[in-house]
Amino acid sequence: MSTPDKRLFLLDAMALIYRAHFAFSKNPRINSKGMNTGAALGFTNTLVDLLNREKPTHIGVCYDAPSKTFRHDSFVEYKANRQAMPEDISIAIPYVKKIVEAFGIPGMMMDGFEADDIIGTLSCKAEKAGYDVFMMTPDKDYYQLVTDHVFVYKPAFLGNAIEIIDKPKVLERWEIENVKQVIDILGLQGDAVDNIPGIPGIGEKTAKTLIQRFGSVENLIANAHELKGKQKENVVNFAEQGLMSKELATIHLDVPIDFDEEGLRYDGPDTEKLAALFDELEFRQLATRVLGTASPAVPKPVSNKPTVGKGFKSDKPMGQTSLFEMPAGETVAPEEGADATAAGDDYAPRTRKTIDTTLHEYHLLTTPEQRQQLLKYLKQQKEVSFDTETTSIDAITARLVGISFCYMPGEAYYIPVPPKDEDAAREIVQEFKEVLESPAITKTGQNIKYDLVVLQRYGIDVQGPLYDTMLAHYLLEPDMRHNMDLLAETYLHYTPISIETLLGKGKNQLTMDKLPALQIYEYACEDADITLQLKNYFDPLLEKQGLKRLFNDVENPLLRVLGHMEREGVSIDADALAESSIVLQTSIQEMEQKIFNLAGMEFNIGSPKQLGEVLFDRMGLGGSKIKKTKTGQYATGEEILSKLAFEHEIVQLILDHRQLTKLKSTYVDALPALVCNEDNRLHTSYNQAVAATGRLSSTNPNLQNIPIRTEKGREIRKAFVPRDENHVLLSADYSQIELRIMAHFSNDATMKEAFQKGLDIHASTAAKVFHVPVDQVDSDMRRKAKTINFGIIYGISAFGLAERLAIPRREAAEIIEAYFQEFPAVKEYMDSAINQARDQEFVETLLGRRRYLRDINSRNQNIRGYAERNAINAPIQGTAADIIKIAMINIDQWLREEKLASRMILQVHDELVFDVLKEELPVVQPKIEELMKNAFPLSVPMEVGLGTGENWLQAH
DNA sequence: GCGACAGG
DNA sequence: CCTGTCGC
Repeated sequence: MSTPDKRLFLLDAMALIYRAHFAFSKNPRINSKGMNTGAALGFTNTLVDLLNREKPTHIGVCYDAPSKTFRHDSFVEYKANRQAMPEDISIAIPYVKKIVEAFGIPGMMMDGFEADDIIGTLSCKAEKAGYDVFMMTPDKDYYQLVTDHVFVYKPAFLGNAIEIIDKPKVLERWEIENVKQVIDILGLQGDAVDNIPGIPGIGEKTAKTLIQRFGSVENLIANAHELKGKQKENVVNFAEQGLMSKELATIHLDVPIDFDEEGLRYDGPDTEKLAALFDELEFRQLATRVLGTASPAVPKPVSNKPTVGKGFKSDKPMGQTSLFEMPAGETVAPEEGADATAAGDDYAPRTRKTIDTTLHEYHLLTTPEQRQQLLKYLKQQKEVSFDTETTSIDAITARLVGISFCYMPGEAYYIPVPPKDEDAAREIVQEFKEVLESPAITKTGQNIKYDLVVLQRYGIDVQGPLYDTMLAHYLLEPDMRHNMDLLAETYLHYTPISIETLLGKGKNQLTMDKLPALQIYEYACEDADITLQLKNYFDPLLEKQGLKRLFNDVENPLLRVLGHMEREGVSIDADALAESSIVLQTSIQEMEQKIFNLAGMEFNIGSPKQLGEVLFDRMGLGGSKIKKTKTGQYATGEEILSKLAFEHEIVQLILDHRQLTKLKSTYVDALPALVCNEDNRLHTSYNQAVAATGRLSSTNPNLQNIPIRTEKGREIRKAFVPRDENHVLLSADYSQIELRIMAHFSNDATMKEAFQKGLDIHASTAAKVFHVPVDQVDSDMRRKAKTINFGIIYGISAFGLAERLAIPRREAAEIIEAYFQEFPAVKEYMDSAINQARDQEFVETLLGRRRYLRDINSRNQNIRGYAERNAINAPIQGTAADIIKIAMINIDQWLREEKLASRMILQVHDELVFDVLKEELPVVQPKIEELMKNAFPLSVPMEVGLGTGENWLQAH
């Protein structure tokens, strides 16, 4: 890459001056004016030697800032041990600066940074521009910066020859695998001169062996339990100090300094100036050597033309593959996603890649010109990954801080926006509308629904195909977690910058808008970059496992629909809830008093522990059938207490008390508090990647468990209302969708017939199982049959059914037996599902959504039984989820195409709720029914129940 | 982290 | 069987 005429030398002035000073300290050079010139002479000698020997084309000298640096900010004692600078040195410095200047060499200094940070930053930039960089310094801290093209140039010293330290030498010296581990070693052993504490009892040798073994300070601390004795103690007790020392030893590569190629070009000295200086300092020998007529000691380099040099990679041709290696390329890609994760933890190298060990080009773009330039390239892409940085994890209230884009692994751009000035932010964001709303560009993101919801606030409705890496992994490994840091660790063996590094943690955590863009951009760019790399990793795996269609046609389109639903929200009648709260509070207090009176003492009814003691120890209820939980407490669950209700009236009071406090705390009081103060609506957040079966889940608040079963609970449903008097709520729910799916899968003639004839499925099941005509099925029989039907879907066991029906196990087993007699194909289907699972260790839904059941062949009966029930339940529950997802996508698309004002606002597993403009109802209602019924036709008809009303309860 | 309970 | 939230 580099050519002989691109050799940059960067000198650490202070380190060289100190060294020169001490080199001459044994026999000081005092000039006629009484000045100790040793430091200046030594430094100049070194410089001249360098110019003669290496004939650099580019050279610069870096100085420490006299002011405090960020290192002092983070550690007040930093360099406190260093004795005051010897007077001889402080006198020498201005002379050195003048000499350097006279040589025509730029001197560089930056407020708040030390020379090594400047040198580090410049060497990075220069290397990318194709230079070989030589850092002239005796300081071993610099070893952490060495790469294939960046070297430490160790000046000659006391008979030691010049030494050029390259990467192999660094690795060899400490027997490490990665140059960056130098930081870990320095952090551990500390540095007495700079007063970096390190960890007590650890010197260079121990540091070396520990890092060899654990890879990093962090990992050492995490695995301190593997150590012994005093060492273990020290590592544990001084963990924080160790981490801080590492931080102090880290040379920062983010100094805001440009690599000014032309300025660093060496053009030879100003001989006149130099002669005057040498004269003043009385450097006669040196004067002859450098300026004497005999030999021109300081050569002028051959001139060459600059090639690159703009920070922005504007001249890169499009469509070219990355300049950088894919991080994933270095490790052996596991055969399958399934194995990938398993192998990931066991065989992953101890040292992970990070931003500091991986080549990357992350850019901070702040000017309109830069943004236009980026835009120009983005528009030419077929796919782009992006990520938003915001002020909150709640997408509805979050304010944008910036957006990062990446379209080539290893290269990303960050555009900050003013978070306080929403109009100004919108203007910048609008510049990218064309790209974000382009139907031709695939947008990749990690949990991209979040970004979509945030961007809606800024007038952007992201269009075009979407690719969510979180959802990709959700389909590949539904039982696992899917956060980006974890995915990057597992599949790319890369540790991203943690948000905590940036913002701190706990209640004092900052928000993004508190940080300057300069501190955010690498983090933001890395996210977009990693996301793109994950996409490249997951895509072939999805293909191989036949998940592409589900991914492209269901999950990704759905995310946009969910984003719209979240942003839409739902209206609630807060006044009604506030009134309820007061009513409930009174009832609860009355009950409390009665309970205390009956118990003869006051206690916390909400504490299962205290409650158990009162009921069972003090009052002696329950007799022989007292149960305990696995933690040894008395079990006081609903089921248990219900059985005791007849023994004492206190029990029913307790049950009622529980119900009311639950309703009050979880719904009546919680929901109004979550209403958004901007639009006065309640916004839930749908999680598309937590339920291993493929269902959605809802949080903040959970609107999928609003009460319905009890009278008091239904009051809460009444508080969910249309947005205004021109709207009604429409509820549409699939009737018996899971049983229909069972009928479809099993192809059971009896069951299918019941659905085809539109019979009451529970009554008809009761008639079969209890061998009576349908018209003689009583309510108890129907209730039992209903429980059986649910049991079937859950992968029934006689034990479970007995529990649910509160009947003896024997009786439950007989009922199951009878059921299978009547529905033989269901039994066959269940057996075959389990067999298939045993065979391939996964089951799948109608659309190929997988669930891995790696315990299906366990020898442990309980574990295996659990997996077997999942083998039956997962395909059914998952297929139902698939179907309603398709319906949602189609309905959303239709509403949009028809430009209707009605909105889909909630999903509750088999139910969709709409806020319908009254005049649209005649069009909307039948269409929704049709789209739900026909989302994915099965071999049995699908029924949809519809209802409208002035609140959710009425509509349901 | 658990027990209890709201929903499907 | 699948969830999320509350209070302890």
